Amino acid sequence: MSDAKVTSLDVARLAGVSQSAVSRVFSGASASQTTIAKVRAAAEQLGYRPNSLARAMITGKSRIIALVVAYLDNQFYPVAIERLSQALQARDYHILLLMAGNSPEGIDHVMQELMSYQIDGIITASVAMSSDLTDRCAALGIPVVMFNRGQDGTAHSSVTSANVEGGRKVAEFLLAGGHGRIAHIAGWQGSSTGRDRTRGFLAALEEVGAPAPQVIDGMYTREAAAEAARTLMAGPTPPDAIFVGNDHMAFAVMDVLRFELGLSVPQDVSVVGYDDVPMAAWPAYDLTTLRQPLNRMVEATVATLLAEIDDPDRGTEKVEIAGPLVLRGSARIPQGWT
Amino acid sequence: MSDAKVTSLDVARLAGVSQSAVSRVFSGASASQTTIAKVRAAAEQLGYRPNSLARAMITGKSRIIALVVAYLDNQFYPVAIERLSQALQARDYHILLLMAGNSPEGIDHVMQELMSYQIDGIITASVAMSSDLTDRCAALGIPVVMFNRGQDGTAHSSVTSANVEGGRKVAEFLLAGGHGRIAHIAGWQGSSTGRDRTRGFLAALEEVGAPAPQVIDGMYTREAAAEAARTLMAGPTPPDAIFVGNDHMAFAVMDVLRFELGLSVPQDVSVVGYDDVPMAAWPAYDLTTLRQPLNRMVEATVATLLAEIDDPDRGTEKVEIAGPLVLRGSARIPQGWT
DNA sequence: CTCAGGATTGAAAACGTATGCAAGCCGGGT
DNA sequence: ACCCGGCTTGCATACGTTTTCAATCCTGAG
Repeated sequence: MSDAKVTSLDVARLAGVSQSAVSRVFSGASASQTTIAKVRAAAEQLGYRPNSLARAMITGKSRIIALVVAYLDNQFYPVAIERLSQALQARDYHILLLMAGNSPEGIDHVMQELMSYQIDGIITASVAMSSDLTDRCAALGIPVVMFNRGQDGTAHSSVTSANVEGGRKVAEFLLAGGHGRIAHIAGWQGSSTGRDRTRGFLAALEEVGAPAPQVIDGMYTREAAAEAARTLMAGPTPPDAIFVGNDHMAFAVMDVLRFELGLSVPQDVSVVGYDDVPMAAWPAYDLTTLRQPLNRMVEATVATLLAEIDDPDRGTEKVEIAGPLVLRGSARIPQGWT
Repeated sequence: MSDAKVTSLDVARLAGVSQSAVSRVFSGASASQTTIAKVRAAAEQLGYRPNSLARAMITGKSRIIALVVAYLDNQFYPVAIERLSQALQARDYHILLLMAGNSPEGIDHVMQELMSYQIDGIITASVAMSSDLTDRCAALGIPVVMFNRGQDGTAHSSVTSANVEGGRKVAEFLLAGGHGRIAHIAGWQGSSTGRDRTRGFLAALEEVGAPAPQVIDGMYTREAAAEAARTLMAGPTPPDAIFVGNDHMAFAVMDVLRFELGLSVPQDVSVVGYDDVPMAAWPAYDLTTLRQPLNRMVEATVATLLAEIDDPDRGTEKVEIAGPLVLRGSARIPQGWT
């Protein structure tokens, strides 16, 4: 049946038509029913598939989009990747995966490499791009959508949840629960996501005249968050509620409270997270958390990206999607809350 | 500086040399010091990068390898992807990510698409390929390495941990712990990995004349594993130890034991997992488990794949790497075990 | 029967690079 | 002085496709 490489020319010869005819059949251009039939039959017999690289070179569109992700420890990102991948595959796009790692300049290097593959677009998940790289993408006309992170100076589109509002919701919830000593282990303050959640949270507390909570940056890592929890609880007035900047850190905080300090959650301390990763629903944590509407964020991300690919002059877009607070067992639930 | 598309011809003109010279400089072929300098300078000024697609088309090597993965719920795979990605990036390869999903034939379709990108190799993580696809890869000379899963009939390389031996170790450990009613929630018996672990486990029990344990297939999912745990514990002789086919299921089993049935681990039931994902070390689970040596498995995977790419006639290889049993708090530890 | 008009078709150029080949250059040995 | 050999270099071709353009076919109206 199928030997090594079979080209459109081989198919053309077997079908008794020109190579152009074969191309037209497979690229959807017009052709008569008879030639379509002949070409299809010959292609089937030879096991022919059009070479995407050659096609990409001539059309300028590779149908490849680059997905740049910083780390996968936080369960939020594997799940997001899974959804993004499915959504893009369904639209006949393919994903070039790139781990940004922790090297701040290494990413620029690899991104440059990526550019040479004529990718049609870029999705960054929790990764900041150097402004140098940003300019480069703009110059080459490559659309970029930042998933779950904004970046102020740049002209890129972004899709996030309504983080400021989310922070507010958590504050209101904890206040309604009658918590008097509220603390905050923040998401990395170098990220817009972390800053926005913190800002909304603090603003809501301030508006009702609540005392300003103690805030420690958890850097989005288990280690920093655990250390922050220890510091908070060892202080003169240990908190009775902690808002943690994402679920990943919240699990670490709960582990410290329960297994190092022997405290009960939520009897001694209420803990609220952010994201609602699948693990938050596991009974071992049963974490009350503000849900990031992943499916809608993913849909918005691919919709925005593909729209920009189809129409380069479309302009960018900053999408914010609000999510609900999911009430579970890790935080005291105020009277009357559903 | 850099405008839209800059080709080797542009660089050649600016440098006052031929296009071939530019190509030679960037492809590492020989050239005089003076031309190298001129070309480098011109390229720098224009912001030139060789077009990988064009290069791939002529050389036949795209420096892209496809990574096919079934699901990312199990933390083992995100971590594996991270490592694989880093290892391949370090060798200047790029990763085309493909989620196999649950559609058994959908994967074949997408794989066919992938082939058209002239990928240099394929890594499958816990995914079985149809024999049709297998043949196709062989015919096209595309090396395939199966990560964490074998497949008997095929001529592909595979890298797994020593699953039979691992199953034995767990059995010996539970026996030494004095457990009398041992049960097994198996990894999916449709996978070599699941079958091997089960086989080693049962063989070790049988050799010492222990009663044959009750075995239920956990299908590698939380739901099936949880249901299996309920079934086992509701039976006439509930087990005092359960070997679970991987950590991902073991967490679900522990959740059922503790939060549905109110049992203590390991006082009432010992639980042992397989994989040693990062979460197994979290105090909320503190899971005793047989470690799959991820780093070495990843190294072996890329080494095998790249070797087959460099030398197509190299033949395939089945690598098995043994891992230790990691003693933690979820299972009773026999006297004298370290 | 003739002819206009649209639908099909094939030839050829283009995409951006690598590489075989022949010509040019240079140095050293006789 | 001459020639032989090796190192560089440019020319031209190839990779497999899409797409323009002109030529050809067919159909139906006059």
